[in-house]
Amino acid sequence: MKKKSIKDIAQELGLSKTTVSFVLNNKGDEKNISKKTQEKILAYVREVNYQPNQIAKSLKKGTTHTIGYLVPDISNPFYAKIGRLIEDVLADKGYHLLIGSTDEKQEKEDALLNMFVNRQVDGLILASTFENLGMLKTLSAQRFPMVFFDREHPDFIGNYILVENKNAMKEAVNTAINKGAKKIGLLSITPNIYSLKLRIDGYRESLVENQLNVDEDLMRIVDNSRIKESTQEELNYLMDKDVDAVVFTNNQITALALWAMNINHKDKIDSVRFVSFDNLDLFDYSNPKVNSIAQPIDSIANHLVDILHEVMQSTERVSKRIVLEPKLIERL
Amino acid sequence: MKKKSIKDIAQELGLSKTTVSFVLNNKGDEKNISKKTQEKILAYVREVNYQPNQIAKSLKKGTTHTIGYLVPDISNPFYAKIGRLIEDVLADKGYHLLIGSTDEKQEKEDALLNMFVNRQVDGLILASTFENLGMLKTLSAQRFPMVFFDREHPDFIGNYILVENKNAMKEAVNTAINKGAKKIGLLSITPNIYSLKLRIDGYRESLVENQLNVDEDLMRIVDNSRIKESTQEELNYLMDKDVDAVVFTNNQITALALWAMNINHKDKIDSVRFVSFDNLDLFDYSNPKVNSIAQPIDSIANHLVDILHEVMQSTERVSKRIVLEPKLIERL
DNA sequence: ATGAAAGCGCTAACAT
DNA sequence: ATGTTAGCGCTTTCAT
Repeated sequence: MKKKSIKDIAQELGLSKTTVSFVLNNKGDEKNISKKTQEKILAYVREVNYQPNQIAKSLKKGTTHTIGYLVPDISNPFYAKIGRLIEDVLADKGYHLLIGSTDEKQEKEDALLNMFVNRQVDGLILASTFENLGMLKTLSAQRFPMVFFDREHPDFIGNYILVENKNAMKEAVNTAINKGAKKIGLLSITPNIYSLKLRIDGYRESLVENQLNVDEDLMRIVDNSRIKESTQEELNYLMDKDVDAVVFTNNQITALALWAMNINHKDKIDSVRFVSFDNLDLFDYSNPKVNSIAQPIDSIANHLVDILHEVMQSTERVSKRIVLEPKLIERL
Repeated sequence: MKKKSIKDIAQELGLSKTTVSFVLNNKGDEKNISKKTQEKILAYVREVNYQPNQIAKSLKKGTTHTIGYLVPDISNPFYAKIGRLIEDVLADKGYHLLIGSTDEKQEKEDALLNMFVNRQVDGLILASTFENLGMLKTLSAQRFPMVFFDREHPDFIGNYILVENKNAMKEAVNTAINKGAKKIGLLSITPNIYSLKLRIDGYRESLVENQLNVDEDLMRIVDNSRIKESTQEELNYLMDKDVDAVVFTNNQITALALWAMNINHKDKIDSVRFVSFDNLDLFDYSNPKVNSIAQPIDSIANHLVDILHEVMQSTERVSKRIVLEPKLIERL
């Protein structure tokens, strides 16, 4: 038994597709369809459990009620949580999420962007690598509804929901210094992303302000392509240099360092201070404890959807840049 | 400038839609389109960066190259990771994921199932709550391609990728007992799911086999609707009873208990033994350490896609039940 | 109060 | 070697 279409329903009831369509779309009254016809249709539709084909609807109306969610890695807790929050608020509006992970690779990002566009998503929420501005600029020129978060690119004007990076990092490092840290290393993934650069700047500024030596040798960049091993090596390097604190620029690298720490430097777990941009629930019970800069994910998610919604409505060009305040969570 | 359609391309090149369509779908040779025409089309298409409308394609072909991924919570690391793995292998085949989180609520699950079906997804990968067998059975009767994982329902025949629950749990508890645990509590979310029941059975069997007292009072079920507070209360209860080990039936509850432990029972962190079904990376550096039963997520993801693919191909009814072996990770 | 018909962008059987 | 045409399932304008 094939799926029923509006045509089937109409035939079986001896009505026209038009009438059925009107009623199904709650335009029965407006279109002067008699009460009994309306009831007849609704009853029948319920009886046979008719389900409209959204693809056909989408083709006709040019809108899919689908939003693309493009991030480096949907399994990263930060993106997963924001994804979940977005999913919930979008679902209330009848929108759903098509997802895509880029692994920070431009080719993947481009392919996914094309995919999203071809599938006629109504809008895009993205943590872009910003390596191919061309494509993004083209979309932007076509007024394709997009809202960016987590990262920004100075040369790309668009809608951004961001958090304060530099000052938040500076304050977190200040706190560590006030608590006694004197030799502070830094571990970061490749800072090809502007936000990461800002975080590193914050670290630098704190050292300067506190008259600590800014030692480039203590700022270690891990090799993204072999991130686990590289983190381990660089952490070892820092521990050998006897740093009393390590600053991390995102949650992924902090988690890896926690792992490496438990393997190679158990003895120093209680004497070293970890400071991480991005929070993870596990920092509450990790060993060592971590002071973290928590991004306000609920607020980020809400703003993302709000702005996207606004952009999808309005015909004028919108370019908002909203910067939210992260919160330092002190655990040690 | 509106998006170009095949019709535009055809007109601008003085050809028919058919010819253009054939060439775009690599049927140029097969359909005897001359080399020069083919080249002309391809060059032009590249020049204007024509992008086919997948919605139109989908309507015509009845296939969307979209798979629905329905889970309790996409931000749970277990589902997020499997989601990511699936995304990657599906992307290679040109498929993409539409996601939906149910929060274990039947209404949400039903709504999402309808949504997926209306959007004509080609298949479904689901960790169902199995509270509404009716809907699932209807889909199954229509041969809708579905593969289930993480949970199963004895009354529902379908394709399942599962892990061994009972024996894995039994062995994990045995290990704890061998290492000295004598009074072992259990903390679980509401075991309305068959897999959870099996895990609890495993715990029970281990106690029996080891001639330990099976005390129902030490088997605590938390209230899902206020899971954080409830976990805290129940953990407190068990600690007051002086258990020397606690068994958890999934990662979510273990993570919450770790948090509660660090708030309320710091003193006992080194004397209590945690055993968790499901692994989390953070168990490597959590405090207390946790022995965990790690599900083989890569293998689960691969099987899910393989079987789904198989089901989508074949016209016969397939019902495979694949049970994978989890692995006990000992950390203490 | 209801229906006929066109059309969204694409594919493919069937001409020519 | 290329074109004509019908049709996927729906919405909507314009008739009646």
